[in-house]
Amino acid sequence: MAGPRRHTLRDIAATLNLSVNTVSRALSGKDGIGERTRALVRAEAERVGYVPNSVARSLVLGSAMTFGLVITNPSNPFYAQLISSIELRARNHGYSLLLTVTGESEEYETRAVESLLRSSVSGSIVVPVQASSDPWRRLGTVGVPTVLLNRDLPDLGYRSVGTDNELGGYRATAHAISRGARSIVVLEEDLPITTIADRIAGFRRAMAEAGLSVPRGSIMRVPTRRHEQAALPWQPQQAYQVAHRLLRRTRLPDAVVVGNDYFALGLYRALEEHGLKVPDDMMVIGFGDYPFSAFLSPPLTTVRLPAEEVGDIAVDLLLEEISGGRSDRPLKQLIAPTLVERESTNRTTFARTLV
Amino acid sequence: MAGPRRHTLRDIAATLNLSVNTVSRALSGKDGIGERTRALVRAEAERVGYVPNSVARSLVLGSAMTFGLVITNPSNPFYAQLISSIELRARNHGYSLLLTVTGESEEYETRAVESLLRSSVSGSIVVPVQASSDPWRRLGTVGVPTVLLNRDLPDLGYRSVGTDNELGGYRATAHAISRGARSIVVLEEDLPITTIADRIAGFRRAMAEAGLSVPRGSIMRVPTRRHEQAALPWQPQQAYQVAHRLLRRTRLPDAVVVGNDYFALGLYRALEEHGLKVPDDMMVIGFGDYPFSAFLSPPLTTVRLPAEEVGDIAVDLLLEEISGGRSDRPLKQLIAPTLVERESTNRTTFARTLV
DNA sequence: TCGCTGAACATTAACGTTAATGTTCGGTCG
DNA sequence: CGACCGAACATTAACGTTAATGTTCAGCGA
Repeated sequence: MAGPRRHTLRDIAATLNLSVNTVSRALSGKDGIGERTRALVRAEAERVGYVPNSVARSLVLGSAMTFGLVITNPSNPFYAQLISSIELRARNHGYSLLLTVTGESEEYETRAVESLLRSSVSGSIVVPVQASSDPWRRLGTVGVPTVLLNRDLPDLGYRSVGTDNELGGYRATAHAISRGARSIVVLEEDLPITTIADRIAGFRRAMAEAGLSVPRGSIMRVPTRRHEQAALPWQPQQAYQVAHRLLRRTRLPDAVVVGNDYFALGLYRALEEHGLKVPDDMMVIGFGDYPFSAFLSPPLTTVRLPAEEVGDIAVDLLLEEISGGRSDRPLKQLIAPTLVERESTNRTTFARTLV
Repeated sequence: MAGPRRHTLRDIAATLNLSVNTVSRALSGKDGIGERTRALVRAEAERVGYVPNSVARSLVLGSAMTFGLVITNPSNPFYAQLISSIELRARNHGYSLLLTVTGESEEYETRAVESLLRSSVSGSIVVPVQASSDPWRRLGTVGVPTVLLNRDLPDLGYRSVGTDNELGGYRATAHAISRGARSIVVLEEDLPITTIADRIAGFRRAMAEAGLSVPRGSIMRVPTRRHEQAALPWQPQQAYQVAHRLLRRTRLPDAVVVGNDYFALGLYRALEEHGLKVPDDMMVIGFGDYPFSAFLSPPLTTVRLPAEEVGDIAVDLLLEEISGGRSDRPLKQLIAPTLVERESTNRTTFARTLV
């Protein structure tokens, strides 16, 4: 497949007896070029199939017209959607996307920063692993505009977009309460990220407002796997095991609020094996509204994150940061998630909880 | 966030009173540099936080150490896994990943080729939209090594990796037959790609071998959406509607083989609404073994595609093509998918079909 | 002691593009 | 009619790196 050498501006200039600069200006539509010459150049470029070398272009312009996108795990449907929407909008603005997958690994994250710096990306959109903000501080030091996605690192002062997880946790919990739940358990991943802490805070606020207590054991943690296994369906599996521990309790909660819809899958399975029905024996509220969630049996009530909106805003924030223009838009944006009510909280009998 | 100018080799050379070339050689570990000087250079580079500019490096070396990855839809769990595994292996070989999402659009595909050429990628891994092979022919003409992923374009003669879809279709169908199915319907997307044609061919082969007829209406098509909607859960929804058409028939099939596990979701829902049980009233065989499939009710029997293996092979093929070395490995590789037997084909009664 | 050798560095060129500055020359205006 | 202007092009420099080629000079053998 080793083809012929690529044609350059110099080749075209040589065959037309013009200077390289004239050819460059002719093709890029700058003025100071005669119409006749411009047409000639364009025709010749077309004829030889000239493609500008954007590496050389990047070098002289100092910008690679490339965004670095650092994502933890594309197999998370939310991130998959983010990738799509960010890629689309970035491309519409003339930027390419350099993708890095960290798999929640701090080591890969550190390497990703190095790689972004080397590549002279024009900016980067990043889901930090978030154990430490140090790796990302370097980007700011060297002047690479950076937008934090879905997880913030407040001490860096970077722009960020994300979901209002506190509100999401609140709405999920409040909804369960409105449907008659009095004792509620939360199933969350055991990552040290604000995302999860915020959701739990929202849960506690809703419980407090309803005057409900949050006894020990109300927050259950699902172990995380990292690196290579990131793509495997470990999340439902792990949640399934944790759910079994929950279901062995003597007093079962009226509802379980889970950290993502994969957990709901594992929970559904465990409940089925215990002969328990959703929602009558236990209500389930998911998080994420994954593509399958509306089609589960019963369809899952869940908190929807507007991935497309978040992705678009991420790109817009980055473009603003690059252009240096201040905007009326706040530096930190929290998008309010919406609750999608489906059958998994549509309780018809209140046997145990309400007398 | 506009930081200080990046340090270059020249800066280091100036402060140490050395030539740029010496600094370059010292840092890249080439010989002809005194140990004392090398240590000095390294220390200074460390001190100022020197990061090599890989754009300049790419320009002089003629290679950007970057792979272009062109994917139709990251929200397809199979492609999501491919992205992860390809990114990991590419990075382990020192390559970055330039991601493009086509959303099954020929227009975006054509633009993607242009973008790859501009970026001087070292090679590309591509899931073609596959209406035409023309866009990709250009890559070969200009000498960009290209590996086709999951869908082949045989007339191009490029290396390719993919699933043996014929075998997958065959195994799914043969399995259903072995479980007592005599009349089987196939639900496939209406894309004009060989992937799907191959699966249907496998289906027909299995039916023929069992001496079963394939009456009209045995192959049902699920409409495709493109572009922006690629990320939305349209697949289960569309399959749900097609399934309703199927279930209105007077004579229902014993089993339905679907083109991907999302379709199984829609089918499950339709069946439930019609009061039909899986597998006793109808068996369902999926394709893809998506993360949720083992946790459906009942768990879905499905054909598993080894995404990680396919991704690794894609990178290996590309590396071979780049190094120009012939290998013992065949240019076209078809990985055999495996059938994962679960409850959706575990029929215990054969009420209607077998007397 | 002289010339040769090779280690250690310097200098120059090159990658392909864009930006800044020169040059030419036909036309125009005073 | 000559100076001037500006259109149309050419020339030069620059981006930051690597590769090819020069230069210096200490050490060595004859």
